[in-house]
Amino acid sequence: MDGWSRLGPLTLREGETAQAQIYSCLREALISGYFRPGEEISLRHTAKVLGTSVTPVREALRQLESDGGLEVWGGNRVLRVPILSEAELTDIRDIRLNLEGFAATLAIENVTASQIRLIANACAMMRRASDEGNADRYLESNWRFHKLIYAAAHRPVLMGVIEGMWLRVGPLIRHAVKAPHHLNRSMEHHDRAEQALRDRDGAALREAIVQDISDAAADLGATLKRYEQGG
Amino acid sequence: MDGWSRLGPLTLREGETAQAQIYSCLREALISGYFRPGEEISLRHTAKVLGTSVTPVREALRQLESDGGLEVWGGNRVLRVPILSEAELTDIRDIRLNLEGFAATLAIENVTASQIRLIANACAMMRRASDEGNADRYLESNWRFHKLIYAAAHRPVLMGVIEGMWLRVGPLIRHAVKAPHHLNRSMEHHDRAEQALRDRDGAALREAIVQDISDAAADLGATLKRYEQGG
DNA sequence: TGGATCAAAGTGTGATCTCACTTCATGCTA
DNA sequence: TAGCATGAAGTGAGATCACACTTTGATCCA
Repeated sequence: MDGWSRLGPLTLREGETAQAQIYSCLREALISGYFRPGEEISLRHTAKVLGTSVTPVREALRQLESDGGLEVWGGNRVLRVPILSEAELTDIRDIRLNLEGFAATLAIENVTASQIRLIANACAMMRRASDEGNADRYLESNWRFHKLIYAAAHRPVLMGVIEGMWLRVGPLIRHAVKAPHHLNRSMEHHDRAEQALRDRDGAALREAIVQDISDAAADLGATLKRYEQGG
Repeated sequence: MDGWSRLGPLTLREGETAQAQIYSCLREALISGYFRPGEEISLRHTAKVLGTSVTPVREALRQLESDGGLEVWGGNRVLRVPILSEAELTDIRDIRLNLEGFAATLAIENVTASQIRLIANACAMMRRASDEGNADRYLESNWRFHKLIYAAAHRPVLMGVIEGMWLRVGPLIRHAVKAPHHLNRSMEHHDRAEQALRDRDGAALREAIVQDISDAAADLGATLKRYEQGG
């Protein structure tokens, strides 16, 4: 199963350009890990699946390339989902540690009770998905959980940069959750984060986020090694 | 004088797409502050000035929009150089404090003697430009000075994110350097940064960078206020 | 003089076409 | 059989065109 099978023809909403819809559609798919690292993305193929011409697809893909969500590959300049190197992975990890930790600190100062409820809901859904072993739902609610916390910081630019980092690691995460005990350890961090939010304890929230990112990065690194050996 | 007068027809280097050259050309122009905040960028006009068709220009501009270097404006969806809000400015400032401070810390661990020489050269050129009141040369060497330091961290992704932040504040900086004593205070920070590099003192380098960013952000905020009042 | 109207010019968007290039599989030759 | 040539299919890049829309400015009327 490749990423395309989850994508249908685009029903173009008016008042929004086709290019923008294609962009956000593919971006979300990448963050959610619908595409494997190394998977090739062809202009004409994408246009056919989405039911548009090649022009808006090109612009959307170019944007994703600019974001680091895609990379040009062989001499044919074909676009593919990047296969991260170990160095890039620690590069991204450290950026995430800085920015998501900072966002967590800001979030504590601004988060409302209703936002905490929404975050708790996402955490509960994540736990259910973890118990059921439903990777799709787990990844989706994991992303929502983190996104809701950072959104409470009210920093649009910061949020954009953080999303950009998730865009890069998204294709790997789907494989990393298969690592032994990944889900259990991850859920511990999430539970502690949720508790820190209730306690309005900024330092504790930051620490939980930092631990979550660090552990996930370790599993991602192991996943990467398997990939390099042709997994 | 608008940004176009500094741009000539593009002499297309082969082996590189027109789109990529237009992108990096305009990106550099934005970082260097050649375009004023609010200045409109038209597809056909840009294509005419650069001597290409509209297609590669569109992709380049779309990429810049994605980076936050341009924004869609009125109902006509025309692109223009963003006019930052005060909130966005502090948003960007705090990201810079986190990431550029972190990059400075990493740089100390890796920087070589020859790199320090290059950085010192940039600093010297900056001082000369400051004395002469040559804004163009000052901005150019300021950007090179910082870029050389961060490059020593050997973190490509981090470098890309930092560049993205400079891209957003670039159009403002040219106006901010006119603030009273901006150049003097800024050069003090740069001198301290250079000394910290020689001493291999990571904490001192980070502190100098942080102070530089904080002071610059204050002047940028004041510049912004003048702008909002129709300066 | 003030306001509405209408046409011209300018804008981005998207589809289509050509071109140069790469890739890959087939078949031929040595 | 091994290696090479060849051609078809697929790739992205860029130019051009038609379209819908907004902006602008001149003109005309009240």
